[in-house]
Amino acid sequence: MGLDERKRQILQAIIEGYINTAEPIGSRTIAKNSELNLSAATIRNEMGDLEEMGLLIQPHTSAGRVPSQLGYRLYVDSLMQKYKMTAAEITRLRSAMMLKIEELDKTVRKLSAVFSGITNMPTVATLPTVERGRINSIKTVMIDPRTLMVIIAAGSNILKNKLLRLSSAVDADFVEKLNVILSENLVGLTKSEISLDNIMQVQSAVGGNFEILTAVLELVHEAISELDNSEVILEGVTNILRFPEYNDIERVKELLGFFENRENLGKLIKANAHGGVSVIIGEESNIPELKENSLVLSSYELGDGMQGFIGIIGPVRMDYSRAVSSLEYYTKQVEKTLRGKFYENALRESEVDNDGK
Amino acid sequence: MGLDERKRQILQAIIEGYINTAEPIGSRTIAKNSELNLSAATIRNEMGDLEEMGLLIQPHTSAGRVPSQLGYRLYVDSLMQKYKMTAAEITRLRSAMMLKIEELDKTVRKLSAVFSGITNMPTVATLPTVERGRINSIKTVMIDPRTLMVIIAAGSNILKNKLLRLSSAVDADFVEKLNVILSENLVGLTKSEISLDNIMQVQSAVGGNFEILTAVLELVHEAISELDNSEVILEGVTNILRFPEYNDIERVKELLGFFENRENLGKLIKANAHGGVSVIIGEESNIPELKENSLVLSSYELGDGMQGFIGIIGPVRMDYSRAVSSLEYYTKQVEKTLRGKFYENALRESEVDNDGK
DNA sequence: CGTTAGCACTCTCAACCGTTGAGTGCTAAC
DNA sequence: GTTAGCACTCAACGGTTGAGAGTGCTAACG
Repeated sequence: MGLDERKRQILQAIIEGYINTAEPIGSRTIAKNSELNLSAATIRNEMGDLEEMGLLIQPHTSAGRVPSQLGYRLYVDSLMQKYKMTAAEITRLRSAMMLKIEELDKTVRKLSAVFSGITNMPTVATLPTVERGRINSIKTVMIDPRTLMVIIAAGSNILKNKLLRLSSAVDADFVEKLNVILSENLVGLTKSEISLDNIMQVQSAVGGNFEILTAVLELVHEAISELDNSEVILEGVTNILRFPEYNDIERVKELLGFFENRENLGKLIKANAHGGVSVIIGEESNIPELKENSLVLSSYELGDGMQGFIGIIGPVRMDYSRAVSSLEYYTKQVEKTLRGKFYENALRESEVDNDGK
Repeated sequence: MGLDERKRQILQAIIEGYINTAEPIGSRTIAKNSELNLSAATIRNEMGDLEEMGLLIQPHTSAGRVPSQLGYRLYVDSLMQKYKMTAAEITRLRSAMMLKIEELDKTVRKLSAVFSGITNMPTVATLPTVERGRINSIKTVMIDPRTLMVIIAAGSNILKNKLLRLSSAVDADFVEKLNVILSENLVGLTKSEISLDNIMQVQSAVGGNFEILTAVLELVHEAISELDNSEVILEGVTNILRFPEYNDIERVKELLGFFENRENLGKLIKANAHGGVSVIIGEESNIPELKENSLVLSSYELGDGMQGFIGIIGPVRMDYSRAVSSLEYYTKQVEKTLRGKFYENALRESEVDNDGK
């Protein structure tokens, strides 16, 4: 009993119908609304076969059919047609992305919020790791004699700043000296290349005032580590309430509980991401709390090995076609934005770049 | 029919019982669990009186009594006893407040998250307005030849930074010159004192390169305005799911919908805040979406007229005693934190200051 | 005269039906 | 191979019923 063209068409119709209505689909519905001119009885026979093959499930005898996880998998892998974003959607997304330049974490947060607003789905994102990204610039600025700000730029547009309150005052000369030495010793290095050696070098170069120096270096280290720890950003969680599957408060609590611990999400992303867009359906994640939820995940690359992730989370019955297409398109836009091209355009308030696709 | 001591005691018992159990309280429950040695029948008579006075409501004939909004009001104003925070709570709060120094918005966000975590309630907060706060320092830093960061410090510890991508490169000399001029012309002023005059002065002082200068000044203006626009921060919203009154998804959606528009919240806060802690019960807010929710609000003062707000949102049946006390204590801590005392202690990793109370 | 025991009354809630309707699987005819 | 017809199943809906909680009222008590 193979999966001939007709079976595939029927399966697709059922899955898409179910995605749209959230109601089990019966044979009559398919008979009426599809191009195949078949009677309900014939469809029923085929549906029986599809169920035997494990692609459909019958919630109970007198209900229609619902896709199984296997069914969704097949749909995503080979049935699903690419959703074509409408001009309106593209416009909306592009104009929403005309952001001011900001530090990385704020930018990624806003980008996630924008995407969540457009897809009406909860969105996860991680900051790009800078494992192999080089420190472009490192600066210390005196806010007042007892407060310093350390600003680190890595890769392109990856910025991080930290504040430091000192227990004793410093002067401008000291800060300038510090800046020169920090630049000389740390700029051009990747995170992993910063070793105890460099640090000792800086210490001996500055000489004296160990207390402040130690604090500054600690902060630098912290900032660099944070650049790398790929903090997980979650936006638009309450969008899940739009889905009828979350009319049960317990399910909402379960999912929200899982979200509470961001590390879980981080692990999930790391475990499941590979190049391009991945779709993780229900139990495929091997996480009990997510067994009725799916994740569509995409990585964005900023060159130099810097990589982050963006994803959409929703019920297993989500519009995968739309999710995958939006995410693909969006990922490209994010790459451009974070690589800096975008900012300049935004600054000039001209049209967002048009060369894509 | 006045409100004698006995009636007050009964009312208090009913309200506190209801706050704890979320179930209407019957006469027998009060008769058993309170110190007044009265029979259920007597309590019933009193309850009848209290209902007539508009302080209690009977959901239906065979249910117990539930406080009316008026009842809660009376409770908050004159019945409620101050909740004494336990040593454990204080310790937890204090240790959670050992934050690193950061920009203001991040700090306030974290402080809100901490408080929300401790109270298990959604928390709102606004950044302090700097209407009358003076600009302490203003600096432009060159990240790379085409990227500038503008850092503004106002009041004590009120920091804001902005990034600017330039369409043409600048050099260190230009930046230095810019810094001197910005400092000379803007430091020491309050926001309202910055006029077109100052700006023109700066422009003519720098001379030439209008394009960059305009962009920088725009950014400065933006940063200062943002310092003043009292952005509303909302943390721990999903805590409302702990309350049985939000077992109805529709209510959750309604409240979340209201939260979506932060301006609403901002207006609400402005309209209802006065010195100290205010309690806004249900319909008192005059906002339809909040008619079944209450808000406990407190202002924190940073001196120089700088003022922000922190508040707790929850169902009308919330533990006002606890909310008010926690908020009072917390507000004091926040004031210390934002005034900077706290940071130094945190930096030294010594015990958080002990002189409070 | 305030307090209390007793009792009839009211109303919600949960459990327990039939009934209805959607959808199926099977059979027999085309 | 396809389809019409039909008996069957099962969730969902609505009405009924009984239990339980709590009340208000009345009459008795100290």
